[in-house]
Amino acid sequence: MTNRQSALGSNRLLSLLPEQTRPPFINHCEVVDLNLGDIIGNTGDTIHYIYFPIEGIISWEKKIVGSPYLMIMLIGNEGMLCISLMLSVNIRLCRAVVQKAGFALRITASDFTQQLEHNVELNLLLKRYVFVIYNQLLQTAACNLFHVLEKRLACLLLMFQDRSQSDELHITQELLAQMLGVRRVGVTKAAGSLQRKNLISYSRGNVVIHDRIGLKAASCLCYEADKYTYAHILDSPVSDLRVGAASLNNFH
Amino acid sequence: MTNRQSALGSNRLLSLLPEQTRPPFINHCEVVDLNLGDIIGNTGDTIHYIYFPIEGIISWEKKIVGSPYLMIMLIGNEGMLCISLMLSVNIRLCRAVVQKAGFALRITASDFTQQLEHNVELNLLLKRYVFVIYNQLLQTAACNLFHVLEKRLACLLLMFQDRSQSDELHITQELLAQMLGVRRVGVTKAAGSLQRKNLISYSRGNVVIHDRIGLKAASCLCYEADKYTYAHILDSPVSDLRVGAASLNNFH
DNA sequence: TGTTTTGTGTGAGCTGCCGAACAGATCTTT
DNA sequence: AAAGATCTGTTCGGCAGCTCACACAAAACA
Repeated sequence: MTNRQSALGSNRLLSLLPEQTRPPFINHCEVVDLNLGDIIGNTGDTIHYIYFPIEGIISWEKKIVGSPYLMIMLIGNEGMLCISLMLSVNIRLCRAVVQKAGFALRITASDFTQQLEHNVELNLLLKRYVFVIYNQLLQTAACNLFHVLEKRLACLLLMFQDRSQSDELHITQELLAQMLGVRRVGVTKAAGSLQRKNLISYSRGNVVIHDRIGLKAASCLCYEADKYTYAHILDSPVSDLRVGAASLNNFH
Repeated sequence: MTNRQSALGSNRLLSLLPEQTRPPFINHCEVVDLNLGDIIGNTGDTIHYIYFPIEGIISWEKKIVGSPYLMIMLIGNEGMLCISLMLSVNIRLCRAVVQKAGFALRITASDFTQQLEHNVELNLLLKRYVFVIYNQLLQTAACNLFHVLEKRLACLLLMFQDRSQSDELHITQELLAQMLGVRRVGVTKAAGSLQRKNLISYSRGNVVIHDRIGLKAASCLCYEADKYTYAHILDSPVSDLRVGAASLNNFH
């Protein structure tokens, strides 16, 4: 609990708020546990709470007819959940599942909406975040079509690590396969290949990343592209709306 | 020109605005031609104008490193271009290309922003539209991964037809291939299969849709899912923010 | 301790799409 | 009418990922 208290406000997104506007917002939040496997909500559900992870990872999962759930995005302490509310729609876009235990700040939908109206910087910041997510969705849509499994797997592992703050990831091949939308055997093959290159090693649900640089080289550039957009859109001062036009051009 | 004048305001999205708030907005718009092949803008460009197509089709195209452009979405008179501005970011998310000639209403970015502030209904409506687009992106991301070419092609043809208001589509297999992110031969095969089923016929850039019902059956359900979301989120009264929670659940 | 569950590693055959190259048909231009 | 450009159809080898089936090892449970 002391751990939790000290970590309050360590959500990267909220930490980008100007110092004076942060406490008023956080005062409306409470801290909740994220337990592995918890389903925060399903597609179509009404949104009651908005989550800002501090530790742990939540995934978005989209289900389409005739196919299994597919992971679309990983949300860690760099982001937030329930962006629908930023569009004034309180319906969940897709299922949200806790993929790594931890805890998060959460605020009720009505408090959130109220805060958005009063806090211009918060509004602007979170709209930018939605923009970044948008861009990542486009990237993912193309990535899913063009990139081979091994590169996508490397990409996913890097994203998972970023949000884990650890070199050791607790995740089975079965789960990775579900996330990537492929068979488990495919992951076994791809992961075996990465292991033979001494980039990772794993056994029974424990993946250890040995060579992050090498893993980046083995991944598709979608990982870098996503990080780049995040950095260039979100890490610029909130007061400076206009970002250089070249920002998104570097990853053509 | 008389055609253009009479068609003013026939953008489906804008027609959802309450009658009294529509003219003030449209007065800030001008009519521009959309010429086949025109590139409205590239990724990363600053956005100067927002477009509301009346006739014709504009596509979003995402480029990722090492792969050709991929079509992400088709925008006709049911939608708008430059949703970035709804997120207070005036940077283009991706390239926009005119795929079918026509004309559109357009408004300058600054006028648009101003209107958004003053016109609550407009703001709410367009945020909902962004929500719908969001959902379609998720659908597309999964569709690209799971669905075979023939179904995706059928889906694309249906979407193209909806935005063409005609059974005869002017589009080559080469272009369809680019949109779908596959090679031209793949389209030839898939299109040949659809033709043998008497669903379509084509020759030298003219595709004719004979059996729309059959084509739907041959397509992936992504087409229906997208239409469903649009209808249920956008066609409900603007004043009624809350849409039944089941809305998005029917297409699991 | 043995038994069950869970996670990982193989194999063989199949399908869908890729790569590259070429042939035929229709439209446009001269 | 001839030459060129554009669009469509076909072929052959190759590879990534799927389907199905089975083997094995480490952990959990009895």
